[in-house]
Amino acid sequence: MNTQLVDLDKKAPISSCPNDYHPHCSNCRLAGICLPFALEGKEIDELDNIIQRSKPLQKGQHLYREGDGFESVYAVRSGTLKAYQTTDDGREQVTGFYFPGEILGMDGIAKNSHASSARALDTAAVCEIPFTSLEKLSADLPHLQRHFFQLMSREIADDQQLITLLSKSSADERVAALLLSISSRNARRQLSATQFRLSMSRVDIGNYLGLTVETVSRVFSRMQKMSVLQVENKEIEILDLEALQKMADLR
Amino acid sequence: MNTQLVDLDKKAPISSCPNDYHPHCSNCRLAGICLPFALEGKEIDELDNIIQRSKPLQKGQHLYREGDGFESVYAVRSGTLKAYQTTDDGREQVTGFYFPGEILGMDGIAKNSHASSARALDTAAVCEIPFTSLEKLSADLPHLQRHFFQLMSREIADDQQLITLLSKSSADERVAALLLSISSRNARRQLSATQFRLSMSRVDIGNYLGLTVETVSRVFSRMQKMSVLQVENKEIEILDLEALQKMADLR
DNA sequence: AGCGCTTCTTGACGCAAGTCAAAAAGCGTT
DNA sequence: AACGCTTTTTGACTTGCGTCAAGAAGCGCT
Repeated sequence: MNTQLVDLDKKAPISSCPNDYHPHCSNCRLAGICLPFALEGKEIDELDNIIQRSKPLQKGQHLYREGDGFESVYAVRSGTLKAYQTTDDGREQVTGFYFPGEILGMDGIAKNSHASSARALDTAAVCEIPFTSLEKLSADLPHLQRHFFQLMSREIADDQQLITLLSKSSADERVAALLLSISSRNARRQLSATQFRLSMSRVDIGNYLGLTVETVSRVFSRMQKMSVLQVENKEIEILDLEALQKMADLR
Repeated sequence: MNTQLVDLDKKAPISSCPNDYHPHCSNCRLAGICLPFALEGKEIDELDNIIQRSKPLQKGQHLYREGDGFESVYAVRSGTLKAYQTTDDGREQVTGFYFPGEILGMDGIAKNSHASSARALDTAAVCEIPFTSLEKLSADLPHLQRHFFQLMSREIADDQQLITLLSKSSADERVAALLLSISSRNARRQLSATQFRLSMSRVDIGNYLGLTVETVSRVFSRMQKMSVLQVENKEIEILDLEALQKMADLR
């Protein structure tokens, strides 16, 4: 298990979360989209009490591994993580990317052990939320229970979107859909919807979308040639959002 | 909305559930795998109180449609249902098949409207579980809350399995995996793991697995020729379970 | 600045699964 | 049992993406 720098909690301010001089859910700029959403005053304090913040991860480091005992779910505070499974012939399937304000680890509840592994794509900070505490608190705070049900439901709906994508779409459509997903998740956090840095490699993208690296690369080149995108290494600029939406053709 | 024969509840016995002379969760033979799992005596009564059983569906009939307001989740009592989404160019993506004892509709919680449609593949009976009641009851019954979290988590984990399947596997592997999934879900209900009738069409199977009908048909033929399966229309017999597992090659 | 390693791009070629087409089998209806 | 409709099967052909290969670019390390 990962415990490297204990007691960052409540002492050192986390630089990547500039407003959290004294980290607390109530002054985290992600509160509006993260777990505290729909809670107020005293309730947020109660939630904050069960949250542990001692988990800064280096790039490549694991938050948990498939098969690990399930104890907590995690909220991303900064950075990006990917979740993936390994098939027994050694191939890897990326099942999701997680950005700040998003929750991961919920797939471990069913069997009380993690169904996937999660690793940091860059330096990442997470809030650990012990699940038994969350359960207890949920029983007392109807809004929290409701919101957590909603978060799990969203994960299901997102996975189903991906299923449709993998099942029905061409390489172009898949890449377009991923870019649009990242774009809208950025917008949710008040970041640019048209200009961003991909924290994941082409390999990860291909893996997530069920494509090879080569195909992903070719799609990027093609979209660049059509001036839909400006690709410069990991920096992406969406030049023609409408065209991209048309390509992705999502409901 | 579907309300055709009101008040079957507590009066007419449902023939497909022979032990339910007086339908009640405590004497339903599916109790061990369905929602009541992990509840006892009085708790089961409380759950039973919120459940509505007035929903027998004809083949082809919808339980709910994408975009419908979300009010309840449903437990399958008999028959089979499929969940699917429609892309805006009119194509359909089957996202899951649901057998007796399984819960569907949980993808509607997030947005308070159903993210997919559900229709019966044969005559099917379901128990309707109003979600607000379930939420309230969950706050009082820790075991119920826990179990419902687990059910949602299982749905996530299952979807991720499907994602891996769609992303990495050949047509043979996909079909093998589906057959094994059906097989083990049958076993869970004390039915034969090697002999069963497919309630879904080849089109639905292909749709679910991201394949065309033709490919599905060819795979069945091929597996029959290899004497892994005995296929007679919708009746399937698994002749060589090990070979099938090897083909599916799931973790 | 130079080295080694990893990631990314581009091209040539092959194959698994899609498409098109047509026949056969199943099934409900009268 | 004859009809029409849907589902399933099988064959021939096409194609998008995977595979293989080689070079280019990026990046951390000394």
